[in-house]
Amino acid sequence: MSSVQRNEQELIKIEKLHELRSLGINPYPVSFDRTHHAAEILTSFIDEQPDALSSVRVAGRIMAIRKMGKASFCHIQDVSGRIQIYLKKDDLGEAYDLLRLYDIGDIVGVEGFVFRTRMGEISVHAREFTMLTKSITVIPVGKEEVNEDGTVTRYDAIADKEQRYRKRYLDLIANPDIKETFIKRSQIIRTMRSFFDERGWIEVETPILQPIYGGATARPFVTHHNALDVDLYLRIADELYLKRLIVGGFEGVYEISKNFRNEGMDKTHNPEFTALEIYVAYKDYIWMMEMVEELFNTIVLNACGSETVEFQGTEISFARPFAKKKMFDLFQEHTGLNLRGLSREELLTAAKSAHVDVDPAASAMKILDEIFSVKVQPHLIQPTFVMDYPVEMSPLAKAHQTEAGLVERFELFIMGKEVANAFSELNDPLDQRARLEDQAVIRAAGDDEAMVVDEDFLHAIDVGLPPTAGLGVGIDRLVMLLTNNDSIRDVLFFPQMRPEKAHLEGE
RNA sequence: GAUCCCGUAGCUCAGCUGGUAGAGCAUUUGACUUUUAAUCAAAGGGCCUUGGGUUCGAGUCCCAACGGGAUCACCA
Repeated sequence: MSSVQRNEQELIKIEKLHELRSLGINPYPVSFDRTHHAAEILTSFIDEQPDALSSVRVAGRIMAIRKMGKASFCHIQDVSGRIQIYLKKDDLGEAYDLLRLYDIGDIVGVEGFVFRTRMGEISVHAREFTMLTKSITVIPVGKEEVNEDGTVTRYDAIADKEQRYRKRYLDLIANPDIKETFIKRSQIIRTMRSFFDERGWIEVETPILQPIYGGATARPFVTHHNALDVDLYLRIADELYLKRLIVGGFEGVYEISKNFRNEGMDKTHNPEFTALEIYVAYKDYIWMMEMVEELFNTIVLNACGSETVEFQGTEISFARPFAKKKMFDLFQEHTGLNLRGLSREELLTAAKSAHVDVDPAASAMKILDEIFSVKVQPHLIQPTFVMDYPVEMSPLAKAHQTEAGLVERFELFIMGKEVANAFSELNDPLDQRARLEDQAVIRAAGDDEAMVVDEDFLHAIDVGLPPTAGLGVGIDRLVMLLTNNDSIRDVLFFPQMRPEKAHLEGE
């Protein structure tokens, strides 16, 4: 019946499963009443008052078994950590012999009293133990050694990145420390939500399947709707929809959005990723900058418990205020050149003199971008707002109040990476139309990442978008920074992987 | 897309200039009633990623494919 090839160890486990059943034991009962997590017991046990924990019920996965004849020790792992269980034949009688049907990887429930062993480990002395789930596969569990300083050394745990990403459930079992990252990720997002909710801005949901994609420059994923017989795009951003809601009269909306971009994958790019976007009416980018400072400061305090964070050996301070620099001042500072208002040809010359390699056919915008990323970006280690971008780089941002050719836009850089992008939103309908039509020209010239004209969006802007400040934050990159992970794959439970080749049977 | 590295037992890894496949953990059996990377004794477990080639002989050398990693390029 089964087409799965079982190895020797799996066959033995299945045999044990059958034996449990034949003894009238259900290896998959429906529930277990638990009173304590492992960590609760470890922190609340007091040697002078053992009676306070004279009957506890714990549950978890068996991670180690040490049999010593008529007494045994095992470690079980629950969401909070590990705790040792002591099983003694004198106390368990016949049931003790069932232990031979229990293996590393099985999930068990234990009732007993808490005590401290001769070696000093707080443990549960079992009066009962119950199979809650018999595992029939071998899980790659590395042995653990608790060092004197309390750190844990793990031996031979699953290390192959491919397996860790493809079978994250095994990774979580064998390397439980990584749960920290994902718990922090959740705290970061929760902090954002409550920060916005407290200010009366509302969380909304906008389409993931979009007939026209927009709001960013990127290649989309295409899919097809059968009933309508039309192609739809997975969103690359939700910006244009959120602005429509501001047009409609909401004064603060945000969305934590899964976006999809059909581009390369590397340490900082996954085809699907999470972004926050928020739009607040009657505000501008200067106001937004202060809001971002406060938001990030709050997030870091909540998720990390401190205003400073260590990332790959560098201390990052989120103490307010953050540095604020104008883009062209930064060019001046790091290249010695004034690039303001230069033509494409002049920028090419400037790039050459700054020893930045650029494609000779690149647009002025791309040359500036290249010089910036090579000469400036690596210096932006501590949180730094970069302000006032050239208009060509920002087709959805409002023209600067006083600086011709610039827009009211900032990006926040940390550790040389962009983590936030914001502007005073462009709400001049004629200007917006002209800018998107410029994009269409660039697109027609072969740049398939330039924006597509979305007539309905333009119509919404015609109707009237109030003065509005908008912000986008790359959640994954922020989580990387705050959890000291240098690969996006380590902050996603299930990073995109090439599908494994199907087995060749039947061909 | 380019370059380099990797793919051997359930896991972590050895395997030299080609000569019938190794260890630790895990598993099985036995001993052991406070151990903790438990210990001690014995045993079982392999399509060496796949497909070609060179060779009397390939885990090992060559080519290709597949999967992964790293760096670079592209991309916010």
